[in-house]
Amino acid sequence: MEKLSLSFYKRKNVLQVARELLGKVIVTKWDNVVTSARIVETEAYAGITDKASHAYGSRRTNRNEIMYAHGGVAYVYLCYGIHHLFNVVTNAEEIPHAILIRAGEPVEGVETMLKRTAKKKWDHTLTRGPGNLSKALGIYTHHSGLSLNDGEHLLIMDDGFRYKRSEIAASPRIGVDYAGKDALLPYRFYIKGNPYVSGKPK
DNA sequence: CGACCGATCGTCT
DNA sequence: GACGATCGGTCGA
Repeated sequence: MEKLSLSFYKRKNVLQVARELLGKVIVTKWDNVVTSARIVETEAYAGITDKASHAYGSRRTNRNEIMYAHGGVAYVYLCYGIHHLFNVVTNAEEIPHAILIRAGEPVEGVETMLKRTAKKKWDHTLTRGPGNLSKALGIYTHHSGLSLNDGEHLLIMDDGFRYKRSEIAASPRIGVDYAGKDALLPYRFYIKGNPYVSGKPK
């Protein structure tokens, strides 16, 4: 069980990093309360040429400024006024690549997750979808900019677990119809048949 | 099932 | 002033 190195995040191929994040474990520790989840669904956002990305056309605003940091920090933003979506920034400084973590399966702290999400029972909706996952892990927009490599509050760990290549599938990204042709790119990666994966099963 | 809708607010035009 | 990288509920077939 070791945290991912900075060099893991700083690599240039955001698609490869998005694939490799599958099976890794996000750990949060707020006020000494630990929750964690194994990643089963990710989406890559490939910077200034990707119409679906917040950084398309080199767009640079207060909200997305952190995307231009070096790989290995968190980019969290508010979606629909309700959901706090957690992204991992990748690549070098000034290259705004990011990976949206869309779903995980709970590993540790299910009781805490149930409390945070106000759910009564542990089922696959607990950490299914980016909004639910962030809520269960207690990740909010004010955590944007946190390093995933320093400190102990927000980490991604490698515990040696590996999904087989045959268990991983790719598809177009969800909810990015506005991106025209780029909406069709197979930049979403997920574990086939995993009940925590969002979207319609196929 | 699928289609639709309301919630809710920071961000950008 | 319009609109989301969403979610969960409702309604009708």
